[in-house]
Amino acid sequence: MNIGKAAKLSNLTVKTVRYYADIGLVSPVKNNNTGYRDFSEDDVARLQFVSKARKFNFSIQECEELLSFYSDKNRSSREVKALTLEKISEIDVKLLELKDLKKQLSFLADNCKGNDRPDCPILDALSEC
Amino acid sequence: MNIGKAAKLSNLTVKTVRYYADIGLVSPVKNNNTGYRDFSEDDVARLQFVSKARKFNFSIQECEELLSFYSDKNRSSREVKALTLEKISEIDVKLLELKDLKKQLSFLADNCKGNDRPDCPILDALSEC
DNA sequence: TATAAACTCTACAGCTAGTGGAGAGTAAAG
DNA sequence: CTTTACTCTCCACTAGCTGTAGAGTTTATA
Repeated sequence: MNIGKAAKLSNLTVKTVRYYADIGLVSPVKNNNTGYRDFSEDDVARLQFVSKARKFNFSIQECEELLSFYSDKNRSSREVKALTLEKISEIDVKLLELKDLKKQLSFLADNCKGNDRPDCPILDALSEC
Repeated sequence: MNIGKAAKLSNLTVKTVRYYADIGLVSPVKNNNTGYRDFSEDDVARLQFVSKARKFNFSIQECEELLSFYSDKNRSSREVKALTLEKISEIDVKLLELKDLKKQLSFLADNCKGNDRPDCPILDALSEC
């Protein structure tokens, strides 16, 4: 099938699918006359897989890893779980950072009157060393 | 002072300071003979300001905005507070997204045995449409 | 004083994960 | 037969830097 259909089926833009083909995540056959890419069912399955994995915050590189697990019917579930747990702990770190950030910014905002006067504890905090 | 000292005082790398100078966040005077940049106290203050604001998740563009507020002694605190509150709500959105992501990934990981067998509900979830 | 180490410069490429646009060719519908 | 929709390549751009090469400058040491 053409790229438009493959994109629609995998919930990606045509641009993105072309990009994924360029970096080798999928390898559609190229028509010698038209240059059009021809996507197989398997290509689409891989695109759908990546589409979903990206939504789960896996990087492209991790998607490649997961895809190789996916293709290998003899792989153990151990590695996949390890990668997932790693991703979860990354998310945990990010959550902590963001919570701390929010706390600090909220404290600053709470102490700023937000009126017409120039005095502003937010800028004070940013400028103090 | 030279870039190395300015970098140290503002807790940034030399590379980053040079980059900030390139994009106009600071404007150190250039020595005509050596080409060395000469940073004033004010330059360093601006660098420290940006360094801190970046840690608070403000984008470079927002840093520019904050810097212009910072330089303008007559500005009201209203705008600064507005920008900060906006940043906080951005963080809130991000927090929700990440929490949801974590929940989904945790669910998948919990259901994956992570052993030597090939069956893996994580890959199953990624491949199902 | 000579030399070595530490510092600085410019310029370019690369990173992530795509997105936007130009210009041209192809396919399908009216 | 023309219009519209689709596809192609290629290049540039996004954010916020970082890495590297090759060259010049300053400071410390032998």
